[in-house]
Amino acid sequence: MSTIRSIKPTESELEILQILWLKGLATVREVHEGLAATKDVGYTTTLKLMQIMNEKGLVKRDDSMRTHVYQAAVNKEKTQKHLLGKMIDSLFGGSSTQLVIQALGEHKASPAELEKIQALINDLKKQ
Amino acid sequence: MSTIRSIKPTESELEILQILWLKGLATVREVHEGLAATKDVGYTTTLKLMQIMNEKGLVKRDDSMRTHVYQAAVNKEKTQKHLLGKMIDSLFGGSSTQLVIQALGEHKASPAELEKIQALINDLKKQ
DNA sequence: ATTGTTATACGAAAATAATCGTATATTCGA
DNA sequence: TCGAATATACGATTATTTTCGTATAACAAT
Repeated sequence: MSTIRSIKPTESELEILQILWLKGLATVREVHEGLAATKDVGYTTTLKLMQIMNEKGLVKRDDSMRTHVYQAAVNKEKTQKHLLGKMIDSLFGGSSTQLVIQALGEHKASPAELEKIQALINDLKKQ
Repeated sequence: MSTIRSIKPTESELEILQILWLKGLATVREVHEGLAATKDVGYTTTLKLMQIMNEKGLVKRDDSMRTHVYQAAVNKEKTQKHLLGKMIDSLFGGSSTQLVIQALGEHKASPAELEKIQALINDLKKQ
């Protein structure tokens, strides 16, 4: 474990992290184009957000070039787990099972995916 | 489907909804005591939040008495599903399976709960 | 070289969320 | 009845998040 710093990206920051996790490295323009695909936002807004994220340590950047290159500085899985945990607490009374049931019930998983989950459960039961 | 209104309670509002979902009916004081058990917050803050929630339609209240009685006006499961869906989209690239795997992997479920999930999966597979 | 395009920096407004103080009314005991 | 306790209303402050304008530098193309 490195830092205890509570990873708590805002909604917008999360959108940016999504893109960075996907692309690995990206410039502000690239990220911005990713965002602009879904929502209406100005370039400098994206820039500013990424600068703030840099200050917060959510992203790292290489500014040795005129066009800076960014990458996520927080681990995707860790962040997912963290936010998931928060949701389990705040929405499902601390029961991850409740969350799983809801998730499976509503958002259809393919048979193959169900198999995968079953395998995981079997593993867990063995312990 | 009734309203298209996007159910999007804030973090604090969610905490209050939690309590209301649990209690069914509750006064501001009761809710506030529930909140105060975990965090440090003033009574009027809770009151104000609940008033705002009332305006937004997140809660209903009976104000025929001096002490108003509140209840949730949004359905628990619907709200959970809604926010879960958002999280699946914004954090798990749309894959509910990924979310389930993370949830099971990290937040330990009891054997009994695992059984429950297995049963659910078996049901789903039959369809 | 000049001009249009593309960068970053940065201040600050706008929007949203959370917090609380104060006023006022009602109720409850002593 | 009088004072303490308890309610709601509501304005206003504070904090946080999001948005963008403007300044300025670097670059590219003519």
